[in-house]
Amino acid sequence: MTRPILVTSALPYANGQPHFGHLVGAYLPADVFVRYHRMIGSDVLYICGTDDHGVANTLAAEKEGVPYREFVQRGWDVWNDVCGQLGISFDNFSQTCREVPHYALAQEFFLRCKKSGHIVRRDIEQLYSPKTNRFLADRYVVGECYVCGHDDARGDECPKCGSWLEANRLKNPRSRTDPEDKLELRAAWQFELDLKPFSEDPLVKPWLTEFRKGLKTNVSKFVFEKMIEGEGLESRPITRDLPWGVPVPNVDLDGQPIEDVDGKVLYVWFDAPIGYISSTMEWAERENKDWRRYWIRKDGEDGARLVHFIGKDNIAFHCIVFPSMLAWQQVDGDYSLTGPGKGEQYVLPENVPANEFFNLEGKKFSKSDQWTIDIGPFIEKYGVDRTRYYLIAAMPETSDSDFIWRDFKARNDKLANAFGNFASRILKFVAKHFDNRVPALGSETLDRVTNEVRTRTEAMARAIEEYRFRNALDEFLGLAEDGNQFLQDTQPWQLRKTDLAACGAALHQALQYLPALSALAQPFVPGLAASLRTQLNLAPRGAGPLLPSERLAEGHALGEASVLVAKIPDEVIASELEALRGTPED
RNA sequence: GGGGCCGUAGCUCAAUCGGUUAGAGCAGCGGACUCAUAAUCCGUUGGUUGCAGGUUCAAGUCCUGCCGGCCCUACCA
Repeated sequence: MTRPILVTSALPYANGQPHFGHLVGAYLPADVFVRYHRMIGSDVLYICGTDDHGVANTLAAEKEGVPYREFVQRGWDVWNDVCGQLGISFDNFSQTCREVPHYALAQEFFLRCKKSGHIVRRDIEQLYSPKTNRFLADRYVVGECYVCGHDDARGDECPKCGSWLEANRLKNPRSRTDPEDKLELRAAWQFELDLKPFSEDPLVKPWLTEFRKGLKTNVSKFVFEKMIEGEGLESRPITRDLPWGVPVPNVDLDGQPIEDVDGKVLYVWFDAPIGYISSTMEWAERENKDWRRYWIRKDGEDGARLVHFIGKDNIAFHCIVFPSMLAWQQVDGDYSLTGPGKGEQYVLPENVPANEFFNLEGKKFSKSDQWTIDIGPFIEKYGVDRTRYYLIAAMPETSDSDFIWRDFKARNDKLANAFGNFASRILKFVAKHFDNRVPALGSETLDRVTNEVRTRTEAMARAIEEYRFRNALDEFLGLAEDGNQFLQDTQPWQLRKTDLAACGAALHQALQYLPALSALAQPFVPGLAASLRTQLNLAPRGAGPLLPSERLAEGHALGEASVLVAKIPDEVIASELEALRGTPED
């Protein structure tokens, strides 16, 4: 039996504005992976949701005078719309602010980590804002640099002298969002998750060895050479004093009180990834399925394949922190709990395909500098499939890459010419000269098309399994190029004048590329795949093995041919660039 | 401060452990063809691999220094 597959995309921050960088980094590749697996009949589940807690959300909500819950709901709506527009096919898109099932599960995670001895209490000093009645994170603090005296140093770094600062040592500290808000240093304490034993933990070590082998080099260098073997792991705070978040429970697993936790909530990076699980539980409840199938494995069994798609900034959480939390859910004793019981444990990730960053014409996307592309209008204008096609083709898989308007046109036109026009030239030919029905194959064979389809399909499958989506996309387009080459070699437009049966036989073969192309297109450009099937008068493709491919039988009545992919005029690109730069091009 | 990445054809990018004459696509140029969305197919121009050294039988690849661009540093993909 094949293993179930659980795919997640990084939980977007409810406060964040989605742009192409997010989509191309963590959502689109996951969606391609998931659509591919659905197509071949894998048991795959795709889970996401918004990350609703944390200081940035509370500050933004307060600034607008909106209740927290309402504020993050708006964020959810935005992300849900954008992902929907781009055809990101989540099985469930939840929120970490939902008390059922998220809060209870997050609290259970805390209690189990505590019970298994990985949570410690630590006294700290932190900058406190009397005006807003809370402790502020370093990045919300500004003050006078204690190295160079610059008065506008940030809590983490001085922009003037470049020194690496400790926020607590800043002189004259104040809130970044409100200069009148003078901060004071106050004693506090928080719970911390002690990550020191992580890499040597007997539950973790065997997994870690395997995990390392599958990671892209940029990911494994960061996790292993820098963090585990380099700096070493420390304990990190997992609670904060905030009015918005999952409350730290005040009774432990054994019914003993946990002192002084009023006003404390679980901190974002402890709380957020649990959202992957609670979102799965929510899905299971709705669909009457079993969430444990994807998250829990019995000792000695493989369990599901867990794959986290993220941007590169999220590597530490998904490769170290969340796995440690999952592993440290093991507790002895008889408790009535949701997670793994005796002889069970949570699955640990098989891979964390982290993409690099995606910029716009060489510079970082920035809404405030107007250096951006509005996703909604863009997709309305160019269509979801053409958007997806380009973003996949330009995806920052191995290094940072760019959205480049001229490249968008070039890629789009290539797709229109090699793929769209290929379907069009055959279908119109058959409509004109063969009554729009699949001609007879005669004594010819389908060996050539069958072999080419197999080669391309296998290469595409391999690339997707290795998270090389750009290469996978090339195989799809490559099959269309094979088809064009076939026509060039057989020249049915010549045969028509001399030998109509031979002409029909050639077209019969050429037509067979099209159902295969609709299959290869499906993970990347599902709308185009469907349109092509309509033009072929084929029912939507169900799940099933990629091979053997479908065949258009002799006499099959085809649908009506029309332009699948339109080209983009130069003037359109010129005006987009002008709008972006604010000046006409040189 | 610490760590990492990148620099290859006009443009976007490849090149497994160091191993043949550094490859594709786009653009350009020349040709063939006419079924098709001026498309497709064939051919072709174009490189001192950022600079300077070093190691090696052999360097785009490894080492040192420099120049230029970018990112991470655990709370803004």
